[in-house]
This record gives sequence, C-alpha cells and structure tokens, in this order.
Amino acid sequence: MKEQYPFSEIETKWQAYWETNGLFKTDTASADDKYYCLMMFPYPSGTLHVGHGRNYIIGDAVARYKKMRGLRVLTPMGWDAFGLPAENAAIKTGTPPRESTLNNIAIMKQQLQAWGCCYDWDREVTSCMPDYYKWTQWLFLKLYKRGLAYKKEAAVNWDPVDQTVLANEQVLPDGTAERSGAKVEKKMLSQWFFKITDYAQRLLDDLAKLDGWPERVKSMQENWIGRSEGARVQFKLIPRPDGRADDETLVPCFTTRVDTIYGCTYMVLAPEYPQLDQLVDGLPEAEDVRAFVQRAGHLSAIERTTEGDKNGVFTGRHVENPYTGEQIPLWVGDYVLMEYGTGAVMAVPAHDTRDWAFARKYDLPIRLSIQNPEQSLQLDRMEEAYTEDGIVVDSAHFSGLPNREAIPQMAAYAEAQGFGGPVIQYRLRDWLISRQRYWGAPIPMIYCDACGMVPVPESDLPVLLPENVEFKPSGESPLKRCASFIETTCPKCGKPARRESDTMDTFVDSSWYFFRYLSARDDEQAIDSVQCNNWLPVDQYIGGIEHAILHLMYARFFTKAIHDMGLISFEEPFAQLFTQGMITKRSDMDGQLYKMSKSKGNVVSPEALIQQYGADTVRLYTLFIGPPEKEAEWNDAGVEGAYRFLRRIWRRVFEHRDLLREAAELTPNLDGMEPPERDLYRKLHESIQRITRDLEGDFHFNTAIAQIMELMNAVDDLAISADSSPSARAVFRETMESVVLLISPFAPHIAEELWQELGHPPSILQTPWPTVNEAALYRDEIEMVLQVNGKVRGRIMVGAEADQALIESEALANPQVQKWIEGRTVRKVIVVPGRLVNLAVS
RNA sequence: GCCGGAGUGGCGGAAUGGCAGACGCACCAGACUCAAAAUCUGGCGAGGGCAACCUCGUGUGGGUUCGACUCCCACCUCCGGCACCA
Repeated sequence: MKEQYPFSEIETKWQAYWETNGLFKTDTASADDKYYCLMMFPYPSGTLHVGHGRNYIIGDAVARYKKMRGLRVLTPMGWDAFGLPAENAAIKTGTPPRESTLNNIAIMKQQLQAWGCCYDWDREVTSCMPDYYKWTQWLFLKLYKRGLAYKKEAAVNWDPVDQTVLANEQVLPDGTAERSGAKVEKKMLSQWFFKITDYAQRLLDDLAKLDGWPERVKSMQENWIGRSEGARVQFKLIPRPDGRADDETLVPCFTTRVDTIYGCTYMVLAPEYPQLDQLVDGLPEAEDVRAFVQRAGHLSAIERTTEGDKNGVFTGRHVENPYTGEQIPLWVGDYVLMEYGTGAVMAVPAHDTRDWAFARKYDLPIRLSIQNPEQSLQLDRMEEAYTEDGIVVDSAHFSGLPNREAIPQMAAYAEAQGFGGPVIQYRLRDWLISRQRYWGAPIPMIYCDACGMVPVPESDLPVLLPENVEFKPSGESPLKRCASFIETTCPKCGKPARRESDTMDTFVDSSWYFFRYLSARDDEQAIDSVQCNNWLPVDQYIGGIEHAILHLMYARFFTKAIHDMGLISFEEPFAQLFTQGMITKRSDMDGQLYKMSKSKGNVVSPEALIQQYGADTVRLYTLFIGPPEKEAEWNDAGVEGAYRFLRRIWRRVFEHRDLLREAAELTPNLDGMEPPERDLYRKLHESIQRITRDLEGDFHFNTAIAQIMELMNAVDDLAISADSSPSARAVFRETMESVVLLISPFAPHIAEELWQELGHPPSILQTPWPTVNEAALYRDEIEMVLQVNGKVRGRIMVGAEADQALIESEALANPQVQKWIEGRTVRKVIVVPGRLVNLAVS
C-alpha cells in the first residue's frame, strides 16, 4: 500500500516517463499557439544550489501551466560554457577547461532533471563547442563588415587578478571587478570593441515598447545609457605666447547648461587630454602640468572619483569664449573625465557646484549669469553655486529670458554662428569585447605584414581553440604562446601571418543563444530566419536581476544589429521579462543575510533535501516562499510545511481511493446539492478562478499555492464517506481531481501519480487546465458587513436579489447597529452591493 | 544629488478604495497513544473586560473620502541603479 508517499520512487518514474515520451519536444515548424518560455542558461560552475533552483522551478511551473492551457511550449536549455573560472581552475589543477566544463555540465544537467525540470534537450546548445562558437565568430565577422566591430587603442579596464581587460559594465561602482573583486587599473591597449553606441538611441527608445518588462530593469538601462541633451561649443585657442603654432586651434566642450555660458570664467581639460602635452610644451608652466598629469594618472579610479577635493594647475594658455569674445584661462583639473564629452569643460563657478569648489580653491573669478526668481542673488553673499532655474542676466541679448528657454536659443545661436550647436551625449560607451584569455571564442582576425588586418574568410570558420596548450600562471594567454595557433597564412596574399590571440567576452556568446535554440543542429547557418521570425520574440524570459544591464542590454543590441543585417524581422528579443529575487540565507558565521555562496557558508544544496523530502516538496516550498520577484530568506522549517501539505493530499486520495474511483461517472449537479457540498463546490471554482488569475498575472505562485491549501481545508470540512450522497461524492471527486490538476505545475510528480491513481491515463501535462463554472460561484445568500461610521458593528445575511431599500431597512433594524445609532441622526447610508452597508451618523 | 522599489503580527507573507493579518512557519492547549512520532481539533496583533464586547493598530505627519495598508502631499528609514557625466 502506498499511503507512505514514496516520493523517490514516483519522482524517478515520472522523470523517465516525461523524457521517454518526449513531452517537452516541440515542433517549431509552425507558429500556431506558440509559447517560447526561456530561462537564462547557466554558467556550468559545478553544482547548483536551491537559490539557482528558483529560476528553473519558476520556468518549469510556467511551462507546465502553459502546456495545460493548450499552448505549444518551447523550453530549451543550454550552457554559457566559456568563462574564466574553468581556465583559472586549469592553471591550478591542470584539468583542461573543456574537460572540467563538460563534467560540470553533466552534473548540472542531472540536477535539473532531479528537480523535475523538463526541457527539449534536442535543442541543447553549449557555447564552448565549435558548432556553436563557429557562429559566434560568424556574427563577429558580420558586425565587422557593418563597421560595428573595430579595434582601437584606448584606456581600458585591466583586471590584474584575472589578467584581462573588462568591459565598463563589468566594473563595479567602487572600481573593483565584478567577477574577481580585484581593483581595476587603467591601461592603454589596442582592443576590440562593438559599436553599441550607434544603437544608444534605439536601445533607449525601444525600452518604452517593453511593457512586459519590470520598471526597475528599464530604469537601470535608462540610467546606463544616460542620454543627456546639451550643446557643443568650440572655444578658440589663443595663440601661444612664444609664437609657436598649435596642431589644433579649437577646444570643443560639451555642456548641458549653455544658458550659463556668459558666466564662464575659465576652462578645464582632463589630465588625459590628448593635445595637452603639446599645448604646454616649452612654456614655463609645462613642468607643473606634466607633474600634475603624472600624479593624477597614479590615482585609482576610486580616488579620482571620490567627490570633494578637486585639484588642478594653470596651463599658461588661454581660450576665447565664442559668445563673449573674452579670453579666459585654460586649466587642467582632475575632476574632468576624458571619457565623457570632449574631455574639456567650460567652468561656470556661479552655477555649478564643482566649478564653485575649484574656483574657490584656486581663487578664480566667479560671475553670475542666472538670477533666481526672487532676484535676491548677490555674488558676495553666496555660499554655494546657484544651480536652480532662473532668469538669464548679463548675457547680451539673451538677458531676461527664463534659462530653460535660453538653452535651445543659445544652442541655435552657436549653430548659426558656426561654433557649435545642440548635441546629444550618452553615457553608454562602446562594448569592449577583447579578452586576453584562452577559454573563449577566438576573434577571427589575421594580421598580415603586407595586407594589414584581414578577417578570416567565412569558409574557414570556425577558428578552433587549440587543445595542446599549457596553462601556466604567467598572466599571458596560452594562445599567445601557441605557435600552431598563432602562425597562419594571410587569406589575401598567402604570405605568413599571425592570428589574433584575444578571445571574445563570454557575454557575446550569450547575446544570441536564444536564436540558436530554433536551429541548434543546423550546420549551414547561424540563424534560421523563418523559424526565428515565427517563434521570437521570446514570450517569457526568466532570470536573475543581476543581468539587468549586462546581458539584457547586449542581447538587445545583438537583436537590433541582426535585424539590421536583414536576418530577422523583429527588434526586441524578449517580450516579457521576469526577474526573480535572490534566495538568501543567514550565515552561521555572523548571522547576517547573504545570497548563497560558499564563502559565506550558507549554501543549501538540493540533493539532501530531495533525498529527505522529494523534489516536489523542494519545488513547492521554493514557489511558496514569497512573491517570486522579491528576495526571500530560505528557512528549513518551511520545507517541512510544504512536505506536510503534499503528504496530506496524498493521504486524502488514498483514504478515499475506492470512493473516488467509483464516483467516476458522477457529475456534480447544482440542482440537487445540499449546503455542505454546495459550499465546497463554490470554493473549488473560486479557487480555480483565483489560481488561474495568479498564474496569468505576475506568477504569484505563493498565493496560488495558499489557495490550494485553503481548498484542501475546505475539503476536510466536508465529512465524506462511502455513505455520503451521490451529489456529495461527485463534488468530492471533482474537487480532488482539480486539486491534483491545479498543483501539477508546482509539484508535477505527485500530481502525475495521483492522476493515474484516480483512474486517468498519463500524462497530466496533456490534460486541460480546469475551467471555472460561473454558475458554481453564485450564492443565494450573501453576508453583509454592517458599519457605523466606517467601523464594523455587525453582520447580516441577505438574499442575493435583495434590493437597496430592503438591505437598508434590515441594516437599520439590526440590534448591534441600533446600539450605535440610538439617539443620533443617520445622515447617509452607503450600500455596497454584495459587500457592506455603512451608516454615517452624526 | 537624480531615478526605481519597499516599509503590515514572533517569522515568511495576504488583502479590484469596503471585515487588516488569507495561507504557511513557529508557539500554546487538547484528542489519539503505554509512550513518542505522525495525524486530527482549537487558540495565537497589542491593551482592557468574568463575559458580551470595547479601544488602539499596516514607517511618521497631514489631506481626499461615508470608508484609506490601498489615492494625494510632505517627510523618515531601508534596498537597488546612476553619479566630479559638465
């Protein structure tokens, strides 16, 4: 007898059943009723913990629910398999990255299966395999041809621990590396970039179309793109005092406050300003300037960017303000960034806090050009810069304008006069994709002494990673030392040439994998346009909030670029995005809450839990823990509760197994129902309604599961037995069957088993989701709350058809209410049908 | 500083402007048991009252409303993003 709930046995059984019967294999040739349910593919780090599990469990529950709703669901899975950890491990242990990665994949695949998560494994992609990275390289070449991949010498982020450069997105605000935690250094290196800045405006504009994305993510991307409207103004360089000529005679700057330009009293260049050295060369100030630049260069990004102290020196040069014709001094200052704007700033100390601090420190002149609405600003009484709006003053013919109106007029003036004009500036920088590491997709370029930089011909792809390399902690990519890889011939002239030794950032691999799932085994082309146009954008994308900027921005960029190549007809990859919250757990070491990590000693691994309670319990608890978009604290005691509930359902089915089977031909009939079964029947249909709404909306599994629990409590209120009426037995049967169906997306193994036990053929996945019987929701008597001045004072039962007047008179006659209105005047009676009566008394 | 989100019992959390605290966890009491586990029943915001019941209570202060956890205004705290970005 199976009253013990043998979870291990049934879980193995059903996992095998789903797999053998291909229940998650989806034919994508047709787009009818399609539902592309995508979970972010994992990096194969070794093992998954219950925090990772949340992602896959949510996705699996969604997929199962949609399938029962009759949709054809595509849920593929793959591996973001290139990456530094495997290479670092190789240096330590000698195990080649390929081997350790494939091992980890095997382990993690098993873990996903043990959770009961089902995928169409025929579509599995592994980004470190040549059949995948061949196409990553192909896409690189396509981008190169469109001018979207280029190489340039630039000050880049260097991670001294991982010995590679990083993209801006991979450096945390405190100046440390996102992955290794190392203090990032600046280095001048020649590197490969993707020109994502060409797409800045489209990436920003299209955010507005993403209704199915969380506000939070959209706002993060908006911040990251950082559009700001302003003006470009070219200041003229005053000729050198010694009469020597300058290479450049103009110093352009960007400002969002061109309205303050008549208050500009000096100009400041970034220490990295390219012409700086040449500007001061031979002048008495040159030595001081060079010393200053050197000092600034030694400071880390963090020291440079801590607000507060601003340092600078005078260059000995002057520039002319094109609006006033006035000559103002040119300084170098460490608060000016070369990466933003033009690396030159017009300083208006009266109306900018940074310029104010700098002018005060170096005793530079301050001039008012915006007056506040009260006309009360007086320069000698000002303690700080006035940065608010106001009226333009002392600014030639612009004086008297409200400053917001002055901005476009003054920018237009610059354009008319030919010394500038309105411009839009973005914070977003181009995406640095070169990595000086082995374990990534090689950049398919060749350097020839005669022909220069030559792309690898498409027919020669993939550029394979060599296997015979040594991993040494030398800080140099093994590819650089691998002669058989580096040495090649020029595709153009056939002479000896060298291969590029940099590999691509792994975010390149993950920027297009969701296209590849549609044609994972296709060795003719990267992307199957027809299938992609049919099945994309992804209907539901599920993943962690940590990818809000990096992965999700890059994938959007790729989609737009691939669209522009004419390969796909859509421009946004993910219609709906769901970002689940992290699972945290208190650390035994310091009692603080952290996301699960080995170093904090707070990792909960699923194996022991699955062994003790079963996968369904772990799934149910993970979904019940709280709203899935929020962070949640793992609590072992809660797992016990989920287990108790599943066991209770199991027991109810087996206690009444014969009764349930025999009632198979009985159908609930509203006409003959006695109150107890009528109540349960209503509760059942209310539950179907609520649960369906929860799943169609924000995936609030926690409330859906709570509703099933309530329904089970109601089931126990109906004392069912073999002697019960056919009507009661019919309702009981429909209710228990529905419970099994309703819980199946969350706890699929037990549901399949019980479904079969109830006399149905498998699989529950091919059974339609229960539908609401509207008639069952009807009540002929409704309880109404009676309020006096908004406070509950009693309650009455009224007929469903009772009219306002009847309800009103019954409410007034109620003894509880009488107590509170006695001797007072009822000024107003509000009747909310079906809910309450509120009496406003004086 | 700017942008986004959140503040509700001992805990996780629930509530289209209409009974605050659903559901679960923990805890308490009882039933079953020789006993334990499991299971079942009941209780469980604070204060007052023998009780019926009353008062207070959703971060703070105002407002709108017959009625506010929910809407508006101002603030406090926490979390996340951006930030010497001109």
